[in-house]
Amino acid sequence: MTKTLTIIDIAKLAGVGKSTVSRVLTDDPNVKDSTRKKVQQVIKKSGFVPSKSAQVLGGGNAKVIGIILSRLDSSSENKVISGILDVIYAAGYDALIMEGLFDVKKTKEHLAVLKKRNVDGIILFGFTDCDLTETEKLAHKVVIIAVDNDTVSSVGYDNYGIIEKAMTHIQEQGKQHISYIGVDVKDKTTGLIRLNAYLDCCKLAGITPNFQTGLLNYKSAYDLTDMVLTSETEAIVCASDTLAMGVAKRLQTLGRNDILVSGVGNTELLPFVFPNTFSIDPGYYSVGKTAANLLIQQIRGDRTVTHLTQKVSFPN
Amino acid sequence: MTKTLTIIDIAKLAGVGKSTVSRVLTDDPNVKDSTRKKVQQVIKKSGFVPSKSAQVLGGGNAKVIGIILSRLDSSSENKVISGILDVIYAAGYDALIMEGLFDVKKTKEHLAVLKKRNVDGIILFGFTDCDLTETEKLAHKVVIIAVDNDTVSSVGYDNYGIIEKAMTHIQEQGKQHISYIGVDVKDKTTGLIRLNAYLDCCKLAGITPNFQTGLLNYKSAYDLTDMVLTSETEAIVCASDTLAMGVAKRLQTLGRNDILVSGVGNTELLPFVFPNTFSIDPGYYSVGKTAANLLIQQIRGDRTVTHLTQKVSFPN
DNA sequence: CTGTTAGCGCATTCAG
DNA sequence: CTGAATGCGCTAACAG
Repeated sequence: MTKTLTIIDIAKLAGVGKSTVSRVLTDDPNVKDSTRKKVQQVIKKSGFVPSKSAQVLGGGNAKVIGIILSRLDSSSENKVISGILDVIYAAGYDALIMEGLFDVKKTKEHLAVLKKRNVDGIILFGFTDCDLTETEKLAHKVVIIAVDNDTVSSVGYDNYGIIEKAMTHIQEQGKQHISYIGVDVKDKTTGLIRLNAYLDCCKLAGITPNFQTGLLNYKSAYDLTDMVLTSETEAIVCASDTLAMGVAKRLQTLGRNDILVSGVGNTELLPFVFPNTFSIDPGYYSVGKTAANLLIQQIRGDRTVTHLTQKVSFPN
Repeated sequence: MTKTLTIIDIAKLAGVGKSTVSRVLTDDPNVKDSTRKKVQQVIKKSGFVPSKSAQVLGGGNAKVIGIILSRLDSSSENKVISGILDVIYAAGYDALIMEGLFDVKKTKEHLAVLKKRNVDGIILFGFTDCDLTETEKLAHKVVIIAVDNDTVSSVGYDNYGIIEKAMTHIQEQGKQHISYIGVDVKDKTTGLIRLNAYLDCCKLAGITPNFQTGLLNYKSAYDLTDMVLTSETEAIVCASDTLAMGVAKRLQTLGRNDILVSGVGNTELLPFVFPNTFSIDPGYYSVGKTAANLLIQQIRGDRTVTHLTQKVSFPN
């Protein structure tokens, strides 16, 4: 265990004062180029790595962004995270990722931990019943994804527009008998808003609504399919790709391959497995980038609480 | 911006010395119960949160474990991570997660960052060409997943046993004409070892091998399917569920629904979409838990460099 | 059991 | 441009 080096060690090795070393570490311009070079040499040769904790304590900032997501194995959240990571790494931040599992209490604990660690900012994936009061104190250090709130910045999906787009696309193909499979309306965004979008589109187009809502898994969608199916059905719009997968499977089993199925999420697998499907991209990756950029701007004070909605992109 | 509180503040509020506060923070038993209660009261009321950086610098440990994975959107890695998180959270650690993207340079950078942050330990998801020399210096603070190495602990999958199990299961059903779709043997574990397992099983059972290797995506598997298909083919073993998905799709298109397809990963979606398939579970979640436990034991000095292999569990 | 005293490793004034 | 001094918030001996 080679004793851990400090700036003092490399200051001696480089024949300079410790503050000069600190300066090159912080990219302070007030250092003669030759001196800087020399110090950097020593740092590299000695394999010295400054202690982040000391830097933070000394006055610098942690350069850490905490991310509280719902589930690591959610493909949509994964895409968002990728966007976030791309942005924050580029800006020199690291990510402290925590899994909230849709649990209010656990999420609250995570927030406390992040606070204790002096993170520079927090990105929180909202969920139904998510308690945001805790975050309000952190004000400009937080960005919420997928849930609106007045006091904290947020980046949301255009839940309404997503379904609207799917409906439009289907109607453009001359189809009029369009059913819908969604999730429980207790879920405001994926549930209620998307269902309302479907209903509004129906009214506007003179379509008689035919829908069911259930859980967010393909089994549920599979089971609900028959309930929205008539001999005339030409298409079924689903609130997510997972649901679309279940619906398409059921239709395949029934031999109703004529029915067009749409999902949300832009999962590659869906159209690969089931030809007569398409998926709307809510722009997950973009949401991640947007959220991260927003947060960084807020941290720097360049921007205050803002609410953004991601534009819907059409399937590839 | 209410000025950030310190232990001194709450020491005054509680009418005790700062070290007493520190003691209750560190669960030091040498504090009178009444005093402890009082201090805890004040801490709660004031909403005080101790600075992790200061704690680390002061001598405590960071209680952070760095995790460098390949891709956040890999479902197998996700399962492993879940296992890791369950264990380390329970042990009071937090996770600093980074994405290596199979890039040696990026991975090296991540390692440097983790070092700088004084993490207590690191879990690294190995990949082909992964350079482990950097990690060797960290010795007992590292656990590698999926790649063997003498100087650093590792937890690996039983790549050989996984395929062996699939082959056995298929043969037990009386099938003799078994083909194989895998990935390039440049990938030691998923590629070479699994292919060798297939070949060995064939030799043992007197089966004439019929295989192809390609990329790790369903399109590749889809395209390769025809090349291992004969009129007699009864089953196709695949090196992963992704490949199995491609193969099963191709077979469906060809109307060869009689052929049994096996994958690796225990993805729920596979058997849901394609009935005549099954999947071997390499024990991802368990690997995560094992790796995390191993690392924590090493951190505490309870254990030294160890190499473990996950036992294969049969599909649900 | 509890208060006092040192640092931990670094950033940041403030003088030179 | 650079070195010396001060303090960040906390833990860990050290005395009482």
